[in-house]
Amino acid sequence: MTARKRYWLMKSEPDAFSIDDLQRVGTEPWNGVRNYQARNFMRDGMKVGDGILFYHSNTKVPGIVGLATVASEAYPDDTQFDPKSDYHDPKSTREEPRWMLVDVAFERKLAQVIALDEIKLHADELGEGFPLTAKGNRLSVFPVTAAQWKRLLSLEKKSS
DNA sequence: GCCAACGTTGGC
DNA sequence: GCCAACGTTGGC
Repeated sequence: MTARKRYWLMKSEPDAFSIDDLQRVGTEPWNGVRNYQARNFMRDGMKVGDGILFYHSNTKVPGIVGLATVASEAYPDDTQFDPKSDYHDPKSTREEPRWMLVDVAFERKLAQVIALDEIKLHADELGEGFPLTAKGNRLSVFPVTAAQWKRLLSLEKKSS
């Protein structure tokens, strides 16, 4: 039984962890996610080999900057247990960890950023509920359909 | 740096 | 269980 490959988008602030950082280290535990919806996607949805759109948020030109793959099943995020970590969660225990993560492996950088501005031009095709173009746009991990994945990556070739 | 959106917390 | 207060995200 091989499950069909799924697709995801994951946000990171480049000041904290950029696509270049991922390229340098190769594989990175995606720690620091403290949102239940995002956690559930990692814990219940992700399988090794799934495709990831790597998105830079909170930066001059927010947008998709590279591709990565899911490199592990979900496991507890160690930073939740570390009192010295910014991500420490005093209510979490090793017996009942609250926060899970997956490892993310570098695949490639895009030839050019697919800017949020560009993505917004195609909001209609991506669908009403697409989190990047929906009002709010705060969710940092969410699924992308095969059609959305294809449509988004087709924008890479175009010059803005 | 500002602020809208929105998730979480805690008093009641 | 409601909801005001508060904290965080992220575009601009």
